[in-house]
Amino acid sequence: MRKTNALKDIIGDLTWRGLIHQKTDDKLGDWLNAASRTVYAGFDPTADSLHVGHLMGLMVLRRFQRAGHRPIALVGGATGMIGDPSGKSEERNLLSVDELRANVTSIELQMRGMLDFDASPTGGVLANNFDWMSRFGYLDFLRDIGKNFPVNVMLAKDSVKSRLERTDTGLSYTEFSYMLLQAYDFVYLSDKFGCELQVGGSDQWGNVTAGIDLARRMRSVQLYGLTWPLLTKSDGSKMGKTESGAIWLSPERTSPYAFYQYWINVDDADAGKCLRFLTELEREEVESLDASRAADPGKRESQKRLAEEVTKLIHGDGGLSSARRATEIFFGAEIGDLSDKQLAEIFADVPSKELAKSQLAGEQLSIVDALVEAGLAKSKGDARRTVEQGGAYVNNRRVESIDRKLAASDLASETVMVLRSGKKKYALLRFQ
RNA sequence: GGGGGGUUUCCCGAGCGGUCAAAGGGGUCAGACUGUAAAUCUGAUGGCUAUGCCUUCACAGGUUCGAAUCCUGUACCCCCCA
Repeated sequence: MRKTNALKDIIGDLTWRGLIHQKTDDKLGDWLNAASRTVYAGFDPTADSLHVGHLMGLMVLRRFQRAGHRPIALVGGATGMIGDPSGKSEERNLLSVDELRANVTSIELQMRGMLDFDASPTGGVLANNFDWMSRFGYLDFLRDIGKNFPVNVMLAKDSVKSRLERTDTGLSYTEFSYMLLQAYDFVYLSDKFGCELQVGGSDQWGNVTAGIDLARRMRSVQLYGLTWPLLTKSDGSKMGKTESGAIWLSPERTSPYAFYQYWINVDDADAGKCLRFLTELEREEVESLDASRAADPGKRESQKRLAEEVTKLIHGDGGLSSARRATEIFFGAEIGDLSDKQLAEIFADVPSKELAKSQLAGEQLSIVDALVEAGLAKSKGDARRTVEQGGAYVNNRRVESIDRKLAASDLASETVMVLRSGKKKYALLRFQ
């Protein structure tokens, strides 16, 4: 246990932020303030990128690190093969070993952006439980680990109980065993790194306490646990999901612009929580934003600050500035005098369609056909309606007539034209 | 086994043999307002080579100048009596 004089009151910080859902010990604050501790959180590698749902865990680890503790980010290469039944309504599809390996590699890369994994006393550790679990024989596991798990206790866990109550899906033996793996992870990390605290979302409580019980039985050591509340929206749905899917941390899956926009559009009712949970703003600033939001919600200072902070953290200054530039263009005036490259960057998420350059000659390409080609209208009738109702735009300038023809002079850059239907539905036409 | 009811455009649901691409609501899309919000208001909502033409009212046939509407058969659903 290292002594550091730079310890900050992490529990106090988490408390005012509302990040403490349950803790195993009321004295956790004193314990953490007494010495630098090692703390771990687990992440399931179900995809090749982390998403907003993982942000909570990463931020909590980051807060611990900044408060003078050592974080371990555990990537569940082994547990990911099984699937955690907690908080899931049905049996999960199993991923292949290759998929998992690839996922773990790219996830680790993303984590490096948020935590320091240097050699300092508080330098984080990246662990993959596949490294130790894959070498465990089934018989050994049953004798050493399984022996310590009373089934009646396991059955009483909420995660298991809720699944057993459902007659339609049930719970496989495989998923039932998940808890044992995660419990052993904690014991292993305690042995190897002196890790004494596991943190996780509130749905992880059962798994966390399972690890604590196991450590007590196997090693007679006292470990601790802490959970944070799940990040949900005021309407009860999950934060970080849109109609088109999850918001990812990788710029390939969710562009910095789309990422930034997601936070800009957060509901007033959710903004305070997001600021507390997902940014490192000081209490004073968060509270002054609360006040601003109450007094003048139209200014949306909270959302702007939130989007700024989170985008900068994930995509860096460069990502933030390109997101801002794209925002200006998307909601700004006429588009023109740009290069293909600039347009490609700004409209990274926007679907595009290639057409022959010869179509621009003469007056042959009508706005109606162009909208259909670009996928902004599902039929010509639909396109015609959009134009007639004033909802069609070329390079952000409204199309006034149904007879509008497109020509080379309408190109916004060398080869690209920007079409828009409605307020923010864009599509590009590339003329090759 | 007997009797009755149903199946309509994305969804719910109204449809008198011609005036039905089919009321109304929801949803969706566009516009106004606005905070890139919510609420509200307005318009649109099968397709097209477009004052007309084509496809659509479970499916297949039939009656009729003319059918979503009538008749026959088929499939599926619901209710009642055995």
